[in-house]
Amino acid sequence: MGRARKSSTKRATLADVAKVANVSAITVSRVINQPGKVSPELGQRVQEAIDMLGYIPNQSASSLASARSGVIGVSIPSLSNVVFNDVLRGIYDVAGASDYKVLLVDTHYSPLEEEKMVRTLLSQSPEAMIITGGDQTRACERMLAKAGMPVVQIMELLEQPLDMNVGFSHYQAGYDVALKMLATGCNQLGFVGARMDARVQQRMAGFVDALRAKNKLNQEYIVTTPEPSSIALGGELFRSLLSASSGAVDGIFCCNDDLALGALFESQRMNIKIPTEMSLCGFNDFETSAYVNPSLSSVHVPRYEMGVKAAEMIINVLNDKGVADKTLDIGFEVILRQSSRASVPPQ
Amino acid sequence: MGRARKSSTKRATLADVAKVANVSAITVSRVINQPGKVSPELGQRVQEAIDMLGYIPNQSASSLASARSGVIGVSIPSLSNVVFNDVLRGIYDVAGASDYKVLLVDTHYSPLEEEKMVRTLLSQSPEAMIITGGDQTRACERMLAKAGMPVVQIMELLEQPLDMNVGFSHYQAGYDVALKMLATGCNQLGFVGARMDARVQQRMAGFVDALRAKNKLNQEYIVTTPEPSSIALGGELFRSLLSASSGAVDGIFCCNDDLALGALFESQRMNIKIPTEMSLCGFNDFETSAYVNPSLSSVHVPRYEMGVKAAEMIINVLNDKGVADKTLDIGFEVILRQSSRASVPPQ
DNA sequence: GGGGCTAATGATAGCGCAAACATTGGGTGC
DNA sequence: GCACCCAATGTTTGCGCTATCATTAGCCCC
Repeated sequence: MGRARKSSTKRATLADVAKVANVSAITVSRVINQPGKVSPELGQRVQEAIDMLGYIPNQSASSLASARSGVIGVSIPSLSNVVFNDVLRGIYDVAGASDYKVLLVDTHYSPLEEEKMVRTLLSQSPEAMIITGGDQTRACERMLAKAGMPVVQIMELLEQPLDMNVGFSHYQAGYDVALKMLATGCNQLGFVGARMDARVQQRMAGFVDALRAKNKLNQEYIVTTPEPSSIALGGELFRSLLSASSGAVDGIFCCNDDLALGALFESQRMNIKIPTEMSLCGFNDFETSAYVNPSLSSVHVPRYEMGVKAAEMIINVLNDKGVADKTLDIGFEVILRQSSRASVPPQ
Repeated sequence: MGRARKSSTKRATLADVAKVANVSAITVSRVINQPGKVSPELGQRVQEAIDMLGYIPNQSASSLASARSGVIGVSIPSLSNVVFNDVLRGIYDVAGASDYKVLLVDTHYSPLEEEKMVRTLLSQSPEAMIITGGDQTRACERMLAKAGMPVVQIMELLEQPLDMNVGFSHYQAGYDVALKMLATGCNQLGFVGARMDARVQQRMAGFVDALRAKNKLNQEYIVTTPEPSSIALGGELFRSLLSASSGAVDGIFCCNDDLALGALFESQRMNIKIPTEMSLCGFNDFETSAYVNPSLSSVHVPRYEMGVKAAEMIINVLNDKGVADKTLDIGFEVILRQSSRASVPPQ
C-alpha cells in the first residue's frame, strides 16, 4: 500500500537540492541557516531548487550533526487543567518567536510518570526544559542535573530550585486569603480542597496557619479529597463541609475556582444567601468568576506572564545573554468580589 | 559559565555503554529496542552499564538511522480554547500508551501560520499528522500529500478529506438547535457568533437554513464579530442583539458556551427572565453549563473520544492494521436544560 | 606590486544510531 | 555422525546534515 506516489518516492535531501542547483550541499545548508553568507544570486538559485523539490530539512540529521535541536521540553501535570493553558500560551508565544519548538508532555500529577516523561524529553535532546513544581524524583533530578541544560521550574516558588524558577508563593496566597476573609467579617472559616497536589497543600497550609495565628482554626472545617477538581465535586464538597460543620461555617476558601463555582452554584440551589450567609473565595480567577452572579472572589495569578518569563529566561540563557535573577516571584492578587461580605462593585 | 560539570562532560553514547558492558554497540541497541533478542544475563549486564552511565538514547540519531521518529505531529488553532484540551487529552492518552511522542503546534486560527507550522512539524519527520479542520492552504495540502504519511483531520466532517477524518457536522448541529428551539416555543430566534472560523460559520449556516426553511429568519437577529470569544464578549453581543432587535428576540443560539454564559450572566444582571422571556443555547457543553443556574442548554460533543479515535486510527495505520473507515462521524447531542422553555430537571 | 586580508564557495569527516549482513556455537533429526 | 538450522552476538555501512578546514578570487594598504 502507498507504494505509488507522485514525484520521487523519497523525501528530497540537501544533496538533491545541491545537484539541481549545481552547488555543493554545504551551500544549500548555508542558504537555509546562514543566508547572509551566500551571494544573493546563488541564494536565489538554491531557493528555486528548494521550492521545486519541495525540500524540507531533516531536523534529526541537523540535530545530530550540529548538536542543536531547537527544542524546548515542557512538562506539565495535566492537559485538562485550564490553569496550564495560559502558561503554555506564554511559553509557545515566546518560543515560537525565537524559532524554538516546544515538546510538551503530561505527567498526570505523578512524579514517577514525570520521571519517565523527562527521560523521553531528554532523549529528544532539548536545549532546555520547563517543568512544573519541585516534586521531582531523585532520579529525575539527577537526569536533569546530568543533562546540564537550563531548567526552569514554574508555578510555585521553590526553596532550592534545580536551576531557575518562576512562580509565586501559594502559602502566602492562602495566608492572605484567610486574613482577607476574616477582615470581611467571616468568623467560622472552612477549607475545601481536591487533588491535593503540592501547590494546593501549600495554599491550605498558609490558610490554616493564618487561622491558627488568629485563633480561628477548626480542623473539622477542613474537607479534602485526592479526587481531581470539578464543578460537580465542588458542589459535593460544599455539602460535606456544611454537614461536617452543622451549618456553622460562614466562609469557605476553595482551593480553586472549579470547586468554588461548584459551591456557589450549589449554594444557589440550596437557597443559601451569598455573601450574607456564606462567603466564598476560589483560586486562579477564571473568567467565569468575574461574571457569574454573584461574582466570585478569587486569587488572580499572571499565568500567561509566568509562561512568558520562563521562556524568556531560557532564551536568554541559550543566547548567552545571561539572566538577572535565577528566581522570579511573579506574584498574585486576592480579588474580593460579590461572594465576599465587604463586597465591591462587579468586575 | 556552566563549564564545570560532574561526571563526564558529554552525554554517554551507545558505544560508551558497550565498552563498559564489554559488548558491541548493536547489542546495547538490542537490549533497548528488542530485549527478547538478547540473552538474559547479557541483557542484565548491559542494563547495569546503562544505569551506571545514566545513558539516554539520542533520538535524533535513532530517527536518522531507522527512519522512524516515533513522533505524531498535531496542529490545533488555539492553545487557549478549552475545546481542544479534551481532544488533546484523548490524543496524548492513546499516543502515550503506544510510546509515540506528540509534537504540538498552535496555528492561531491562521491557515498561513498553519502552513508554516506544518512545515516545522514535517521537518521533525513525524510518522503521522493530526490537523484541525479543512482550511489548509494549497501549499500546505501539497506538503502533506508529498510527505505521504497518515493524516487525520479532526473537529469537523469534510467533503474531501486529505486522508482520514474524525468529526461531526457543525451544519447539522446548528440546524438541529434551530428546530429544537422552535419546538420549545421560541418565535424570534437570534444568533450570536464570534471568531467566525469555518466551524462556527457552518453552525450558523445550519441554524440560518433551518430558520429560513421554517420562514422564521430575520437577518437583523444575527450578530457576529471576528473577535475571539469570551464571556465578556458574550455579554456585549447579547446587548447588541437585544438593541438590534428592539428587544423582540425571545431565543438566542450562541456559537459557543463562552458567549452563551456571558449572555446568561448579562441577562441576570438585566433582570431578563430565563427561559420565560429569553431562551439560550450554547455550544460545546462546558461543565459550567450543566451547573450554572439556570442551567444552560448546549450541544454536547464527545471531544475526548474524538481525540482517542483520531489517534487510534493513526496507530492502526502505522501498525499496518488498516482502518475500517477513513471517515468517522463522532456525532453530537443537543441538550436542553433550564435555559430552554420546555425545561428539563437540572443535570 | 606583493603581503595579507576578507568574502564566497567547496571537500571531508563524523555526529550516534540501527539495518543488513556475517559469524559463531551449539542443538536437532535421522 | 553429519548436514542443517537457529539463537546469540558482532562488523560494516550509511542515514542527512553541519563543523571544520581548505581553496579561490578579489581587494586593500602603503
